Amino acid sequence: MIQQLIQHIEKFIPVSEDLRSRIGLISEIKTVKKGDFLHQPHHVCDHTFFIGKGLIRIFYEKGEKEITDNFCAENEWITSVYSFMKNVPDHFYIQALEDSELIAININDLEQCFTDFPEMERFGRILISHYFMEQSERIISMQFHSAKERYLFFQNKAPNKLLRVPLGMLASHLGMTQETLSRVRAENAF
Amino acid sequence: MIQQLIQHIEKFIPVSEDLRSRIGLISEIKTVKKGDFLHQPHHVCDHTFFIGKGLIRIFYEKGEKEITDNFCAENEWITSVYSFMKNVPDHFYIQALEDSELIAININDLEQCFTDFPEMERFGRILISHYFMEQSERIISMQFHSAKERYLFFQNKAPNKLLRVPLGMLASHLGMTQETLSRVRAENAF
DNA sequence: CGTTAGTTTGAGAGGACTCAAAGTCTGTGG
DNA sequence: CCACAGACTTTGAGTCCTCTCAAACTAACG
Repeated sequence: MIQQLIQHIEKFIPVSEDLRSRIGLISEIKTVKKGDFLHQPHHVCDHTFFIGKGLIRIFYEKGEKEITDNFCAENEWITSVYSFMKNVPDHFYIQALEDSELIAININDLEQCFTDFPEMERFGRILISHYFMEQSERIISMQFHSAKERYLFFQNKAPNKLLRVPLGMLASHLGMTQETLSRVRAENAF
Repeated sequence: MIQQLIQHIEKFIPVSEDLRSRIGLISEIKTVKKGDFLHQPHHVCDHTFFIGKGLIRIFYEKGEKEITDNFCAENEWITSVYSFMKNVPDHFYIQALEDSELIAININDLEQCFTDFPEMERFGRILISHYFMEQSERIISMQFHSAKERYLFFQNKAPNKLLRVPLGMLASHLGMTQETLSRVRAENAF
């Protein structure tokens, strides 16, 4: 799976032998089962996870309800960014929705890697910029768009996740109730 | 104003003499009047702007309406990120809401600076991470929150901008109509 | 001081919510 | 391999928040 990670990184920067071996050194392979947690509230999230296989979500609790902030699948990264960057506890959960295979990288190891390999710092910058742009799109999709439009946006943006995530979680991600999403799907079925 | 920019950067990384002079070299001081545009649709946004003084917004058109994506004031950065990063035209406008003083930095100059000064690349990474986290908060504030709650979030997050931006623009930023925002303010006045 | 942009107020309509209940799927144990 | 429990999804009815459309009011600028 390290090879998969290297290939992913090589889409953005060239990876020297030295860097490759460093990445191998700080990568910790992790296998989790459906339902397992990678991070829980009141802890510092000191790892970032590269998903080799499977599906992960990050969510938080609002009152009685769980709100799914995001879903991440193969070749994507997930972490609780604020906690990870600021080294403080937070209120998110990170949970596997399928049996998954991950690479976990510790924040300190990563920062040392950034320091020793400026090209890796560049990769970090480009990657976070990428996620920033994705978020911008998502914000636009949320403004002045109906439940149906938001669903179609997700369908278009992440067709590979559409049928893998439970309806209730998707609904909360899209900012609507399960009932509303169910009705949207029903009327859209033809 | 360069000094102000350097101080801003020094909050994140140490700035050597060399880097300082490079920043001076690639900084272009720009004065704009209320209403002036810094970027328009169908152009590539090849500059990022550091705001020394004033207030800027970025917006797009949806049908007949203008939707303000964001407001930026003193010591903040604004650019059309997607266009800037990908070197493609986009559909955003960047416009001054007050007479403003800016520092414009060209994308190519910035990238060269990143290459020559890895600590500057680090600054770029940290800065974009910062904006990423801000966006995350904003997304959460948009999910399952009423018009009033979204207004209070903005009030709390950006009290310095609250009274400087026209009501209609703020309303669109918050994802509600002007009428709704006006009513929220009316009922909140006590 | 008139013109225009910006804001407030009012009335009615509609989308999405809540609460409630029925129906369907999934997985575990017998 | 079947049956049942629990989780998940669908459907229904009624309500409310925010929207739209319209018009009056206010502030800003030349």
